[in-house]
Amino acid sequence: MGNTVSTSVIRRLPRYYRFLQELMNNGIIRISSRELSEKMGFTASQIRQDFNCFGGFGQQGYGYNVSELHAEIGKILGVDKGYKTILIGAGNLGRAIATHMNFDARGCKLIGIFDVNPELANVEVGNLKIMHTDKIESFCNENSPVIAILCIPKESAQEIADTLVKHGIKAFWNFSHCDLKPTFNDIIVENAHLGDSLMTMVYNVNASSDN
Amino acid sequence: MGNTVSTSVIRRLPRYYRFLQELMNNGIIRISSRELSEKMGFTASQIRQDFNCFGGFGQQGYGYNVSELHAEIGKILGVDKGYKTILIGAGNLGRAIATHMNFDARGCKLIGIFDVNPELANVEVGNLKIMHTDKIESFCNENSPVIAILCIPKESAQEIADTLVKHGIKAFWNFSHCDLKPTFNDIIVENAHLGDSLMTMVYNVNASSDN
DNA sequence: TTGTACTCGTTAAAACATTGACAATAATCA
DNA sequence: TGATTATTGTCAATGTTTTAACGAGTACAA
Repeated sequence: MGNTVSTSVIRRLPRYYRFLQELMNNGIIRISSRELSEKMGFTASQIRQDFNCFGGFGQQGYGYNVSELHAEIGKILGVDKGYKTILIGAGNLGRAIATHMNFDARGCKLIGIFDVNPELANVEVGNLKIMHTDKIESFCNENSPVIAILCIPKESAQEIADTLVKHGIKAFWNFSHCDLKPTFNDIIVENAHLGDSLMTMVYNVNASSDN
Repeated sequence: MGNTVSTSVIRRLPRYYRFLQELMNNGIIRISSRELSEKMGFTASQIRQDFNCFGGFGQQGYGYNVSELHAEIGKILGVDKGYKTILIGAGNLGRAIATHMNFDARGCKLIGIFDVNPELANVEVGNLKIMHTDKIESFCNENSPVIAILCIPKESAQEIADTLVKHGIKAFWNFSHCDLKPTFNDIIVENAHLGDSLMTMVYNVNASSDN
């Protein structure tokens, strides 16, 4: 470690993790970089180089032990960290995220859901009751969440983010259609700009049709 | 055109589009690459080079006309194409996507929603009624959708994708936690792997805390 | 036990992406 | 009108990522 690993590599790790899980489920014990490359569509060279950023998990003439590699990548990703997480905005998307993600398996623990609409207060989502946004600050003071998921309109996103940073939030998973400008620059922002993703796809459809 | 533009550039276009929209809403008429770079956090050089992939939209000593540039990028992205789109899987996530995305403004037109659960048949989502997945094939034959959004469990994703390709679907927006292997390789797949995104963020939180 | 086939980790090369520099040109102001 | 300032488009340099090549070590079969 010590040496920082490039973003491109990091973004591939969850994908490796997924494929290795799949292999484990199918009872496969060992795999070579070449076999994995065929399954995943990367080059074998890239796979070896990626894994090697974190140390030599493989063995010449053998390949990689699937479950060992899976465990190692899980450890690197921090899937057992259980970071306390809150979700702001319990509209359609917020509720979907709250119920659809397997937070526990991904290093998070969802401990609070908030919405500005008073009518939603006490409505259950998963096994949590929605709280009014008024309660965010006191909740943070008591429970010290680390991650916040923003599923709110872009108009209010920046303001709420600033408040949350003041109360100790270290990272945002941002579904709002805007780019946050964190006041302090050690804050982590992971954008899930679904609109951008959709538009990229439309571009590609369009580009493929006019040759 | 003609010359293919790199993926990195394409993925930035929706972001430019968003920022330019914002500027328009604020009544700003012109902007230089330097000003835009300060707002967006790219370098001015990159912005000029990006725009220039598609032709010279700017003018020396002046900069870019905001609404003209916005329109040009919109045209490049194909926001007016209205590609017929269907959504498979009307669970929490599917319903959120159906109602939360502004498809019309992004080059898509949502014309059908399907779910395997018969109890959901005829339930309204947005202004569409959920149909049973049995009806997908006949619906495709009648309406010729181009894009399919997959919000279904990974177990059934590949099978449904294959069926859809046979019925003329050209592109997938894939929310299933798996990587599709399209039988034909001119099919476009845009993955929205939310789980991967979350795990990347957790990695970063973890990495930032152990210095 | 020996030889062959396999596969890793690593180094070097190639491809790709970003940034910096600057000539050319337009806008602006005296 | 002419001088000054601003800003683009583009080319070259730099930096980053991916791919290829290969020595060294392991597994496995004869």
